[in-house]
Amino acid sequence: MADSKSLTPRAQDFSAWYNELIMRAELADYSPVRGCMVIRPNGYAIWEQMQRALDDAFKATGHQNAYFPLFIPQSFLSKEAEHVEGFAPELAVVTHGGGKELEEPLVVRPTSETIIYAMFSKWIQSWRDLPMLMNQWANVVRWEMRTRLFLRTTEFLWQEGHTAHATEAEAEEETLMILGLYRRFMEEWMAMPIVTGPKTAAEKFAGALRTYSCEAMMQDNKALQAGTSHNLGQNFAKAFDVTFQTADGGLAHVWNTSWGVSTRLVGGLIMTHGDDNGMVCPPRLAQWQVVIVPIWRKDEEREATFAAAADLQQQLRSAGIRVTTDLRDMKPGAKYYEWEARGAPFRLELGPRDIAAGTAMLARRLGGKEPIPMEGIVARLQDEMATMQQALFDAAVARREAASLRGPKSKEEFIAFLEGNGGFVYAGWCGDPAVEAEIKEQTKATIRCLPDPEFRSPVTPTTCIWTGRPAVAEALWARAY
RNA sequence: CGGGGCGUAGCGCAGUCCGGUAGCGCGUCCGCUUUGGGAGCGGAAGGUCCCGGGUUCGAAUCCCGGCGCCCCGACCA
Repeated sequence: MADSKSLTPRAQDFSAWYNELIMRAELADYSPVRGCMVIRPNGYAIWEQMQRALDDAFKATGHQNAYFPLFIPQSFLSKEAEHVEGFAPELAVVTHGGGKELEEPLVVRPTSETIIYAMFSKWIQSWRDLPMLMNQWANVVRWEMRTRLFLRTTEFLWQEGHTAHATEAEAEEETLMILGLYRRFMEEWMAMPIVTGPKTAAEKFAGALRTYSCEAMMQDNKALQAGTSHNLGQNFAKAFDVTFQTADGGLAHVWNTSWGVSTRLVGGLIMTHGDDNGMVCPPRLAQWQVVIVPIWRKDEEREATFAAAADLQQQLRSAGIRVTTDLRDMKPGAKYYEWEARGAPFRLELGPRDIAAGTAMLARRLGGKEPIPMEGIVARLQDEMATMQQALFDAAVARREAASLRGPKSKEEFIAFLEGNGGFVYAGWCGDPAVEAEIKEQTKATIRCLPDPEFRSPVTPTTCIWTGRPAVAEALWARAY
């Protein structure tokens, strides 16, 4: 750290800034177990807000929560060839239990397709049982070689949705519906703009027919895969014999989907909005949207300001604003710095002068401080929150567009852009996986997705940026987390 | 698994070259004074110097052997 009071500036060392911010805001801490993290109350509160919003959205679209076991028989993983190949290197395997070696090792779930579809095969008999729409909130384990707080840890928290449908079209519709749901959540709650679209074969989920992803750009111009939605086709249905009797008396395999977002989103939130003073949390996800800081000099003032603060808190709380009052015996300035580092959107300072004037001093996390009248303060704060939520989103979109290159004229320009400050490059691709691999090898950039129509460039590229051959799609290239 | 760095108080470090029984800053606790942007003074607590062995009258320091962590590369939400 530059000194004990300020964070390393983003421009100087983005990675150090990120780690220091997490420690300063007390979002998480390193655990005694390599590669694992402890999510501290301040960080977990953000995850809980995310969970609530997403869970409501899943329920509103007909999904139910369930819980499947942490341990999966090792043989289950092997049933889908591509799936096992994709996950084998990062599995944690339990070989002993109760002091004895197990007859069959148990895998600690890296994801739950296998055990869930094994159960689906019991529960689904008829077309009347479809669609089956389920979600679970769980922890998963993937033995990563290199980890980073929130972004990649050996154990992480997520939700995984799993559905079964009668037709391929219904499965595709579900996959895309969830992609849209994720997009709305990321834009409207996280104020984090994303680009959606299908992954290439090389980047898709092991075992999926197609993977669609949400790609966000962080402040260091690197891409973050923020969520994925998979159309699994009938791959798992065939491996786990998930069949149903059709309306016309036939027998068919179901069509599955799976989709997930994880605690990685907290990392995305930090790297989208955080500044050199610390965390910046969008009001809709903030644990405390407003923090009241009472100010006093003498004991009499102390009592008066505490009473006024209690009244104010009650008023805001009953209006549905998440508010807390910082009564600790510290210098007010110290409290300001602390709440700013934690990302609290708004602070209301309340002292004798304010009380006498019938005002409170409003300080915005994004900057600016002014007295506002107590009269109508609820409406004023709600308005301020909406403004901030929108301002964060607009700023993130502007930052992303400023760091995006559409239609590079040449391979050289393409490479130079990626090797400079980086960002998103939109360019034509011939569809050859070998070219994709070669570009990754040379530039460390991967195809994040083939952007959906609304994210594509006004001028459609006709040739591949690398080979000059006819382009099959416009691809979004970037270096990624 | 390769390359580099590091293990000393809760955190950050000095002390190691040249052996003499452990210190600084921040934080923590108590008291008084303070409190509108990171308070001041006084007092106090807190250490298997990563582990094991060896050399020595004596080891944080020297020797041998382990272990762990961080950073950079190969896998990934």
